[in-house]
Amino acid sequence: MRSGQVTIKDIAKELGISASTVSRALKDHPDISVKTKEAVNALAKAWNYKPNAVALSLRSSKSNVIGVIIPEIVHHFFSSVISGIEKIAHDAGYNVMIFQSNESFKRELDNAQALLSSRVDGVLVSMSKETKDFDHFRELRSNGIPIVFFDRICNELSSDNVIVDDFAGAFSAVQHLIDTGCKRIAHLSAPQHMLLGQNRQKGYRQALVKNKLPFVEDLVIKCDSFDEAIIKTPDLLNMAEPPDAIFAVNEMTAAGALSVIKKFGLKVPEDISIIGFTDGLVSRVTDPALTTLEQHGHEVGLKATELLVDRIVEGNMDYEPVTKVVKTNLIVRESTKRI
Amino acid sequence: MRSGQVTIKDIAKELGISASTVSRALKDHPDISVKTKEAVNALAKAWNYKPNAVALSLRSSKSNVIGVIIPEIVHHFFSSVISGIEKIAHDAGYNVMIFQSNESFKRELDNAQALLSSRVDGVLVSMSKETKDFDHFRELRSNGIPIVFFDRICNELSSDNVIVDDFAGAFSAVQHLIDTGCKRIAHLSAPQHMLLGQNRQKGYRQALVKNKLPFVEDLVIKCDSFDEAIIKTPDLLNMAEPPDAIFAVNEMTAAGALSVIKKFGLKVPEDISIIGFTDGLVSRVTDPALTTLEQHGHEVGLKATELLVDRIVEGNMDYEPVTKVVKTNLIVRESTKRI
DNA sequence: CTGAAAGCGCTAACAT
DNA sequence: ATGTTAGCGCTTTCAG
Repeated sequence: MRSGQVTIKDIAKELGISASTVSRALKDHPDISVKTKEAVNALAKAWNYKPNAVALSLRSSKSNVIGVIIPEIVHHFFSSVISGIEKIAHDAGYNVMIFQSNESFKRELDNAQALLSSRVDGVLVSMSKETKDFDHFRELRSNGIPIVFFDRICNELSSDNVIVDDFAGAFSAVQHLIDTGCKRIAHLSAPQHMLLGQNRQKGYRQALVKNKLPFVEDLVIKCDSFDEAIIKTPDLLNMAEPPDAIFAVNEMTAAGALSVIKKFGLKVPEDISIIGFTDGLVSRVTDPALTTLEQHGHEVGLKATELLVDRIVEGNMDYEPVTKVVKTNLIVRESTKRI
Repeated sequence: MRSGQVTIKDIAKELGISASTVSRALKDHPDISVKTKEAVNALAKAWNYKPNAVALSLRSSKSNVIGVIIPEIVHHFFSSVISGIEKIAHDAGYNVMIFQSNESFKRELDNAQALLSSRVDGVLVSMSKETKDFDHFRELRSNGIPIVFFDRICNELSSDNVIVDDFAGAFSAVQHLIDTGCKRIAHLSAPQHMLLGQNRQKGYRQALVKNKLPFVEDLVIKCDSFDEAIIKTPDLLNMAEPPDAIFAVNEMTAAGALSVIKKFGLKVPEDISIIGFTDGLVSRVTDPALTTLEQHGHEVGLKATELLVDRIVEGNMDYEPVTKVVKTNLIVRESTKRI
């Protein structure tokens, strides 16, 4: 057999017809005779002909590729998002190219250049923590490549966004704690330079205010990992007036707090209730299983990609940016009291 | 400005020279005068020229893209692997295209076709659980596309593989159980058509043999997910002579078994010890924390991609297949007894 | 030192 | 109903 893959030319030569006839036969063009079509299709099948997507891209200036820049792949939320992206993209006939920024701005720049070179049809981005300059995104746009940001967005750039409703989620979590009788609720929070951290803390405060509970400075601690929770939770429990509930910014932090609380001989949820943002596998397997806020990463991926595909199909870069919000929902398990 | 991105032609026209001169100038070809080079480079920079990777691919029949087919992205092990893949690929100048099979054979076929169409330079595959036919992989290879399989490999296909040392890992896990006094060890196993499943079971048996413990058919159950463990563990515990240890094929299965065992009022590890393959977040947060085998997904990704890039660069499809093994290591936590 | 031409695989306008 | 031609962006002989 010939080296490399079969081309239309190969088929044309074998059948003694022209390449364009083969091309048309393959697309079931009405002009082509049934006989020719049959011959072409048979040979294409026998020889395992696969259209060369590269040639198609070059010709049509459409790569059918969506690029994704993501801070980190090894992360339940982000991998869920990718999974959603991959699904919609695939269904719409797009392939997905993945780039990890590893939270590095420089790397993100590189990725944007690669995306430009690859002539992707559209880009999905969750920004790195370091990113404070957005020219690389503007450059993509000025080259006719639509972008949809998700989760880590920036509001300097008027762009399409898909975000999780952090405020409402945090609010409902804290409301649930209050509804089940908690009065001194601690918050293990994310760094406040991230919008996500701000919004979750705002939701927490708002719920306290609404229920006429005091906001106690000492009950809010920057703490957003399992290991950090192991270190910092004891301080909370050793307070003169310890909390009767903890709202943690993610599930691993909640799991860390839970483990410390149990080591202290306290019962969950009888003595202390716990809720974590972000529902992953972890919350199902702790003992007791954690009440959490489901973050619907998959849905974020779906929504962002649907929006992006729409933008690509429109083909008009003069659109009015849209921000879509994906709701969270509370999953009540065993780490909070029953009403 | 012109619509779409800047091309060599645009630059040539502006400068009143030919496209080939621009091309040569851009690559610092010795024939070109310094003056011309400077002019070209200056304009290229000013206009933000980016070589069109699609055109390059078409011309060179090299896409600089590596395709990855993976059963599921939302999975600690697999996302770790992808992260490793992305790192090496990026360093070697390749982009990464991701395809999820969702454990579906049909989907895997689709993915292979897409890979073929995209003319990727090489492919990394971890097979779906359903896959028992390998023609789609053979087709990739016969089209000159090297493949490296990782983790979920098959030995019907003589191919490059990067695997976790399932046998040795399983052996050491069971040996650890025996060393800590267990004598009736059950095995919650993966399907046996997967090499991974076979090897883990072989390691289990070998450890029994080596320690002169009987192999009991009824103690080996096909069970490889949290939910399945919830259903099947009770059968184990209800046996006339229940096991005193469980070796589970992955951590979620171990977590499921643990949860059932606790519901039965049994103590871990006093009554029953548990070890799970695959160390992820889950094993750290169960109560007691699970003793596990660390699987080094990132390293699997690195090794597999290094190998693949070598194969691509060699450009010769007549190579002698290699199987690389990434060692596991036992992480002793609280679900097994102390020696 | 530079340009013209051909070709990578495919399609579509324009012939016949 | 089919063939010819041109061109997507780029590189690379081959000719000046």
